[in-house]
Amino acid sequence: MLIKELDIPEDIIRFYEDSGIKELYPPQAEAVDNGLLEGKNLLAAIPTASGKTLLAELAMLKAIRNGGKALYIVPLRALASEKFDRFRELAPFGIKVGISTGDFDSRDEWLGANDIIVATSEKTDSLLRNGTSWMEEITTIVVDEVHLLDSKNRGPTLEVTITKLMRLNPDCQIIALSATVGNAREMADWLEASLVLSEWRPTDLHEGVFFGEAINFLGKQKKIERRDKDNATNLVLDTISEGGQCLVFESSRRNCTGFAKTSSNKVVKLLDREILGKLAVMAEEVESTGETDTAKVLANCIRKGVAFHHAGLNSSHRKIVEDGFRQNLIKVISSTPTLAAGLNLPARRVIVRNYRRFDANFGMQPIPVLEYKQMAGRAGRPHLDPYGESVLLAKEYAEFEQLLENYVEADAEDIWSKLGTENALRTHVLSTIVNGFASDRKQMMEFMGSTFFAFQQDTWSLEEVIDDCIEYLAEHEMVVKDESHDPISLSSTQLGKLVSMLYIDPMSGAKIVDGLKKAVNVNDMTLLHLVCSTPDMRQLYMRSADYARVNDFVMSHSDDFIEIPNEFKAIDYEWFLGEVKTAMLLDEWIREIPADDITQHFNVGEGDIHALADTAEWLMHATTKLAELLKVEHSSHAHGLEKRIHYGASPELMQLVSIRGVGRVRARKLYEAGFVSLAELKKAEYSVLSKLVGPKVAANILSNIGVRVKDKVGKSTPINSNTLDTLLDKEQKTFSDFQ
DNA sequence: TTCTGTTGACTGTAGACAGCATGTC
DNA sequence: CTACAGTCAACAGAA
Repeated sequence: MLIKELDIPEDIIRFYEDSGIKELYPPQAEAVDNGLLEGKNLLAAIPTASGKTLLAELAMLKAIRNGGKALYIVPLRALASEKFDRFRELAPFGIKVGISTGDFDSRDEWLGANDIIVATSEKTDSLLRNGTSWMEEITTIVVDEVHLLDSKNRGPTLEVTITKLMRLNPDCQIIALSATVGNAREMADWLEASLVLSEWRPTDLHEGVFFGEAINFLGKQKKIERRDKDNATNLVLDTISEGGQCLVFESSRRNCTGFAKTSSNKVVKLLDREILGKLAVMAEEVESTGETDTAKVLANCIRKGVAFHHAGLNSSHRKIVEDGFRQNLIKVISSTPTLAAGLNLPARRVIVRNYRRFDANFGMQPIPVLEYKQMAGRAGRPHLDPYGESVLLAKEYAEFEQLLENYVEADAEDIWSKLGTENALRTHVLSTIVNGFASDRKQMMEFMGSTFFAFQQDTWSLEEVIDDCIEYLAEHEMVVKDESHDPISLSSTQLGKLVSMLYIDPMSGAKIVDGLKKAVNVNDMTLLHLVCSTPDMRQLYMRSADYARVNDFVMSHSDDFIEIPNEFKAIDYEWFLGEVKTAMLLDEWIREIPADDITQHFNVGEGDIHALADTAEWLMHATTKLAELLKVEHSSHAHGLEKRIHYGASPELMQLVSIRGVGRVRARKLYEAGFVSLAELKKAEYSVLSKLVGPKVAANILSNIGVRVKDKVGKSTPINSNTLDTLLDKEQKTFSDFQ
């Protein structure tokens, strides 16, 4: 099917043809045949890179031309900005695009004034909770990666959000995009959508298992030269010799860095001088952004053409690794599942070095087929690689046969709704009441009766769980139920409304409220621990070496905690210690302990510190608001901590740190040099600042606090005025980007 | 003596969404 | 409460 045959406006056809797209891929054509452009609901269960985005685009453009508005829901922030950037290329058609995620709102006067809005599923839910008016104007909803419905943590939110949207806009077109899964038909039926099911890919994918010196594909073998005792390394070397890149998936961070280290010593021998030179530059960049051990190790690996990638890396390191791989300078990334979904980073060959992963409940477990298929699907860069290969490794013949059968030849599992537990439902039962989707028990059951869970499984068990949730919410004064009515009427309290809007688990809300009421003498640690004790906070794991240290801390700070569980209740106490350990990390963070030290004290990466601080800041914000509502005195204390967690700094730096371009480290330098406030800083000489933080940063800081830099520069140390101009230009640009 | 391989005890285990108001090193 | 892989030290046997 050709683009020009489609029932879409001329200019749009020309746009695609100009960008080299003349013909639709088979699954796309099938979608069109199924009424994609006539507003019909559609579920496309097709591989990544088989043109899902274009499919969604066509439908959105068509709808917008007819006066519609589209919402594009994604599971990850990174994906949201990727799509946002892509859709902004549609600007020539007068299409306005907005983005809304937890850490990034586009500065459009009103998000709803856009034609396409990209948002994460949680953000969408949050927008719904806050009664965003334009939600009712949405005519086309695209749900990317719907198979995430199966995820224990985040599936329920996606499910309820879709249900709410369908309820709100019954005539709305829904386009759901999914990986190939077992029960795609069932999901399509729930969505009242037609189904496009296909394994078609623009680049061939060969899946195989390595055993006995060769990759065994279905029906053929490929011998791999043995240059090292490690098979995965041999596979990597083979790929590079053939001019490809490799993605290696590992089960733990340690293995990740371990493989990068050992394999890099072999890889380096295959690289020429030119590449090594560029890699060295990249390595230096890594080292300049931190003196942590991981930075050094990563830099050393990158010098040899290999990198590792996991959530412990800080964001700049992650970006360097991703970009370096895209530029084909880094030949191998050894990664945890961070790269399995999400980011678009394909490679010639994917090696699944470890198909088992640790689960706290069941020990080492083989990963689901769906997950394997997602990793394998990363193999083969469209239009760049002749084909893609994915390889599992077997140690024995029995294992080899098993892997072939259970992964290569297997079909992905069915998707099962995870909505049916109290933990998953609590927050959604509350928001359903707050938002008026249900004002009595019967309506609640009706609403929940239209979820995928109810579609898929018996509803009687669901009703029981919902009643438990209502009971919990009533007990904690978030919901009032009036049993004199039939059906029992449900309404929300001020507390319930606030908890719903803050987007925290009602259990977190209850814990914080309870803690605030009980707390007697409150200091930083008290509130930090309170926040760390909520289910929304991911606590640190206690390692054997931690017990003594954390326990000592508890003993010497026993007055700081609102409640200390009995030491003989081993499980409770163990949990408590984990919470305290987490609070201790945050405490070091806000006391300006260098990030390098924190990573060592707690055996975490820089990325973990930021992730924890991010969550803590959000929960501390909730604490501030809850304290305000309760009219207890700790609200301003919590507010202060919220800011300190944001910047990771002491109270006396708050003024300096609010200046753009000044973080915890620079603020401390300025403070120690006597510039303790904004007023002091305004009086500062450029030359002095320049010595302190470097010429560029100094100029940047001065311009950011409204001091005319050029005057000051003119008088003191001459600085290349070109540098300064470009600097200021750049500043202007980044600023207007967000206007 | 030095190198290499085996055994057994011990240890540690992936990721990432949300509020609010603007910008780390 | 589960189970595995990687690491390290101690030691035996080969070179």
